[in-house]
Amino acid sequence: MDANGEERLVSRRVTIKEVAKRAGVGTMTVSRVVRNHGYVSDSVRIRVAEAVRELGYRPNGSARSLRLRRTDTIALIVSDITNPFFTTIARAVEDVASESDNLVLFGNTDESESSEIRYMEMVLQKGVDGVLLVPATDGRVALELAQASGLPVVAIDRRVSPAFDCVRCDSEGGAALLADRLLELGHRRFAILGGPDEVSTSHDRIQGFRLRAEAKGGQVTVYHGKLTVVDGERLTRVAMEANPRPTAIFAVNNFLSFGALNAVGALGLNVPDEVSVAGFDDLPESMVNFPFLTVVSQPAYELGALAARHLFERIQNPALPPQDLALPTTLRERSSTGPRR
Amino acid sequence: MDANGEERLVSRRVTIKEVAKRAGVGTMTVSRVVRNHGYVSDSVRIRVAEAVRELGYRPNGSARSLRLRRTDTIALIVSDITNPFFTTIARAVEDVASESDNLVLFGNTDESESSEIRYMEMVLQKGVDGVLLVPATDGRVALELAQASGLPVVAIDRRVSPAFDCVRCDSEGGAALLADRLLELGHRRFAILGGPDEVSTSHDRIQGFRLRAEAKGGQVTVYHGKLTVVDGERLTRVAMEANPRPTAIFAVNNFLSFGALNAVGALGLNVPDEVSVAGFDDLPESMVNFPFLTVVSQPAYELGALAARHLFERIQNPALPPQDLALPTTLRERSSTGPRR
DNA sequence: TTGAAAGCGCTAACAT
DNA sequence: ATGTTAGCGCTTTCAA
Repeated sequence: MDANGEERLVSRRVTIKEVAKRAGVGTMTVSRVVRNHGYVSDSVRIRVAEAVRELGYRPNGSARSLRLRRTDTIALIVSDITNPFFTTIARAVEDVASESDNLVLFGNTDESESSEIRYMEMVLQKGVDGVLLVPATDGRVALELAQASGLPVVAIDRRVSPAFDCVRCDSEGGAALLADRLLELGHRRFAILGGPDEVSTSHDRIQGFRLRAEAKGGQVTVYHGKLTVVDGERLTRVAMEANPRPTAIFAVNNFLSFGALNAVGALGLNVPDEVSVAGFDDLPESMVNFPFLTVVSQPAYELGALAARHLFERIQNPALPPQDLALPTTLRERSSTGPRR
Repeated sequence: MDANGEERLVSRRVTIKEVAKRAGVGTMTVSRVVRNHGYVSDSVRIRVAEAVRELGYRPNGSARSLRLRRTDTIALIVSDITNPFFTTIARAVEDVASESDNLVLFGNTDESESSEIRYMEMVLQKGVDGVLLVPATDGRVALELAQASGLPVVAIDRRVSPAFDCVRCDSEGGAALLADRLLELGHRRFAILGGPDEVSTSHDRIQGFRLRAEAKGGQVTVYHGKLTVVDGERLTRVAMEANPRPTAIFAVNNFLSFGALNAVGALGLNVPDEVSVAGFDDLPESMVNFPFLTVVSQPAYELGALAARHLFERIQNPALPPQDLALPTTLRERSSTGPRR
């Protein structure tokens, strides 16, 4: 191979022109062969394919994207890829994208709206074909930015304006289910560790839990913080100072529940004998056996896969009316919850 | 805004030409203003900036990349983004890339070489500026593919041919440290759960542990499988059938150690009283308190950040000689290990 | 069945 | 300080 020892030293990228010259045909013929599209006689096809191989030709993606107005790339903007819930979603999105030879860009907003807007601007400029967005708060500005540019976008996890597609879970229903179960176990005094109220998931889970619990004689106190481990710890300490103490804690997302477990451990409280702890969002499948945490589990993989598929559909057919898809959740009872003592 | 109500219905993308026309200048002037580079009189600069704003102009990334031969995008190819070790690396890489307004593409190979090659081909075509690769086995083909095209590439986590840059941890040393400690605790019969021997990390950890343990009178049996939870479970069951049983298990990566914990739990064995379990790779910081697993912890975030910085350096200066950077590890003793009973 | 011409949107180089 | 020209590498007409 590399019979023509010349000019390969600096490995300049081979262009379609060079292939054409080598094969003694026009560039269009090469293009037809490479894309396997359009009429080319067998003899020519073979000659061209050979030249492609010999020269190591690879079409230039930027040129192609410029011409085609298409990049075969989508973007996934999440708050934090290290959140296992979003990690699983990312995996699913990439799996689906990969099926149709699409590439996936990702970015972390850390729940910051300005960061979210910055990413949206970047991918808009880059010319991705579509965006999957976990909105920081309501994502309004970023979503409208996309819409104004005709860029297909699907929100994930958090409810947004009905003008946009959204794929998420039934937060309210899931939280209500958990409330039912804790009530059944005899609990009546609850602490909820919640996030910012503008984050729909937090709002809905608080709402779902509170309404159900109060309807059945429970007493609920909500503590608001950020969706972080640190705030989970902090809020738990505050919550456990109440007198009388809550007998069950519901943390509305996984980071908060990790924090809660840390804090009750540090306080020397036994789980679940002295206090029950339950969360929302499961762990990645590989770790599901460890923190024996009772959770409302969301089908993260399915959520990501569905969102990605939905995005590709929307890319194909931008006229589709926006949809709000809510997947059901499952209560997974493990050993961090138990009967009231 | 949008004073000129015409032609914005289908939100065609605005080009530099239209901005130039609107501002009554040439395209180069617009280009200069947009990039903030080159001489432009203040009065003109203001007029152009206004036109940009009014028209909602955003440079076309594909056109720019075609012209500049640069995409401001790097790729991160890992075996599985849901592996917390790689998740943390991904976060670090994206953080560093973001500092210089670069975007990050990611792909999962699932340890398959053909998948690895496929991603390499895709990003080569896309024209990314550089690649961060966690090689499936030795990554030879994929790395050479990049090299042949003059695409900067840095290997992460696993040793590769010295012809390439590599950022990883001192697997051998870390494993030896763990062996020392387990010996100190009185253990003499060890089972190692290892991955494929072509994966350097697995090989080095086995080697590091075995040499140290055997030098001090330990007896080591190695069980090979894939780096998965399922194989961690399977190998543990096999290992625990030995007679006499090992008193300590060392799993060379986190998935294997999760599997080990699952299996010993299922076998009804008490950890660490009946068997000690230790792993390699820590959990994400948010979860670090849970499976009270003793591990050789790798500075995953620093590893990812260093690799990314190294890649950007190499992009800037392709002539740099390749380096093999090995970061030190830390033994984190938690409650899954204890004295031999 | 094949090729030539034009142009996607941008910027480096060169005028002016 | 600003504009003109040319061309990055590709594919969509359109003509042969």
